[in-house]
Amino acid sequence: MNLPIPGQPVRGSKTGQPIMALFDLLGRSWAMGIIWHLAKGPSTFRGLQTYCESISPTSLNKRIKELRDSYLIVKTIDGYALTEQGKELYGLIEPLGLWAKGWSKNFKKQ
Amino acid sequence: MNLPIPGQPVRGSKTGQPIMALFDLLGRSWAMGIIWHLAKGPSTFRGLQTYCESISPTSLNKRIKELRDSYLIVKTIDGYALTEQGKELYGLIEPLGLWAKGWSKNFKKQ
DNA sequence: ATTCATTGCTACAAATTATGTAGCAATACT
DNA sequence: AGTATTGCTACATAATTTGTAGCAATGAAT
Repeated sequence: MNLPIPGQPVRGSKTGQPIMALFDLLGRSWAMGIIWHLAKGPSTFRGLQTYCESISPTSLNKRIKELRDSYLIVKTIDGYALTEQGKELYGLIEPLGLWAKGWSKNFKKQ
Repeated sequence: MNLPIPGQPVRGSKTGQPIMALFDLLGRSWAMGIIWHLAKGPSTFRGLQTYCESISPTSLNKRIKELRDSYLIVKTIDGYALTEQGKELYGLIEPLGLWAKGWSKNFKKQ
């Protein structure tokens, strides 16, 4: 499956409801991590590679293409950066950071 | 990689910061879809299978185990259901639904 | 002007993950 | 007793991701 396009069948949804297309896009490895990182400011390919630790350049490049084709990031003189829509989306996922800290306490027992 | 546990290395993060563990968990196929569906009410295994259309029982069962082990869903007499934490998380991802509808207009040109 | 470092990738094999289909034991219903 | 539904497991095939190597293009330093 290629780029998940709302309204067309996407990975796991024949109707391609927007939320399903978004889940398909964000569910791919490192997609949310890339957005999270770019929210702090533009970053080069190598910068993203360092941030994402173990991502392969193959995957990173694929992810970048998808996010660009989805209007969430663009290439600027300073590197890749979030678009206005990308920033909006970040605003929605940002609260997960704080929530995740609370959630992580469940596992502290081990 | 097995269950992503905050504080331990997860898929793509050696330090396992909570947000990274959460992204690993939610990034797996159908994880967010399952939460989205259970937010409407409890659902049986077969109910989830129908909702998720193309998911294989193998994947669904794996995802269910992970979400249970992560304290986000539980098995009840009525089927699988969100825990309080799962409901909290849903509250955070729910706004994505509306946003996705606006985002999808980008693609309408084709 | 030429080394040297950095950047933005591509190629490709190996490992991991997901799909698709079959099927089966355990309950519930008729 | 027979039939349907549920909650799975098994297993082969397909798709995705990782890990590593490497290379052309740009820029800085000598």
